[in-house]
Amino acid sequence: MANEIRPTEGELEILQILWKKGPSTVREVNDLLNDAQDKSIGYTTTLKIMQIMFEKGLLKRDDSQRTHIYTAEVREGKIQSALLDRFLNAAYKGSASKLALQLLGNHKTTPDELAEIKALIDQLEKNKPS
Amino acid sequence: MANEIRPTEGELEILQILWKKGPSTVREVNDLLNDAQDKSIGYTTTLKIMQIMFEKGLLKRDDSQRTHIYTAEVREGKIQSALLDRFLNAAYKGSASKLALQLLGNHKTTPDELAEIKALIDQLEKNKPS
DNA sequence: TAGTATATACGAATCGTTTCGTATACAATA
DNA sequence: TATTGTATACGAAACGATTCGTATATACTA
Repeated sequence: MANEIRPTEGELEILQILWKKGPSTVREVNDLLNDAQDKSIGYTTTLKIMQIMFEKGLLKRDDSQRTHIYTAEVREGKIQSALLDRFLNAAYKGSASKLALQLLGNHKTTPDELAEIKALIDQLEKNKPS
Repeated sequence: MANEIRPTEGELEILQILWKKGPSTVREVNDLLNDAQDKSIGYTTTLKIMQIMFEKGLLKRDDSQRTHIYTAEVREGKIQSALLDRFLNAAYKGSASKLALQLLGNHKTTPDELAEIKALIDQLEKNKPS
């Protein structure tokens, strides 16, 4: 065990792109990173990080062509869940409700989203009656 | 501006202790850190980190006695809010509802907490009728 | 007072992430 | 074929967080 999946913030940005876009080249990822940001990131920087992510098992790659194609090797929900768990413990000492209250209080949420969350709560309450 | 408050995980652990316990000495903090953990941390390590936190403005200290007393200089809710914002963007691309759903789905929440959250949602819905 | 325990200060080693310069390979083209 | 553009590979610098050894000051105690 002890298989800690713990992407850094930089790695997470790359994962977000791959989750959304699917298999991509380093250049595509790098372009998107530079689009969506204030600062600019050199091509070899992105390449290096993606190579390291590959070594860590976060990405897989097809190197049958000169231009390698990278794909996320980890599922979005799984990573989010792991990060959330960690964050919850680090910042809220594990109190999910405290986090939830602050989340809903501080951030704009659409009526639809609120309804969705409420529905989930209703369901949780039903399944756990006692 | 550009007054980024961004405690590291290690710093956050110390803040948690100070938030809970109030003003404390380095030794007290270090003891609690070692109590509540698997790994052990040297005294001078904790001292160093707290000194750095002091320089960053995260802590204030009373050095009128030989044994200095440290106090959290930042409010718990404020730090949590800033961290949550960052985390929400990094891991969920800003979708609070996605985070909320995963949070409530994955973690055990007591009926009381669920009720509390539902009450907040009701209130949010009332205040934002259209 | 001499010796021991405990405090802070300082500086350096280590570690992981991020960054990029440079070397090298390969492909397209003039 | 020689030039130019674009890949990957490699290595090292820079940076921040963490860790701790050691020096020094101070208090306690035998």
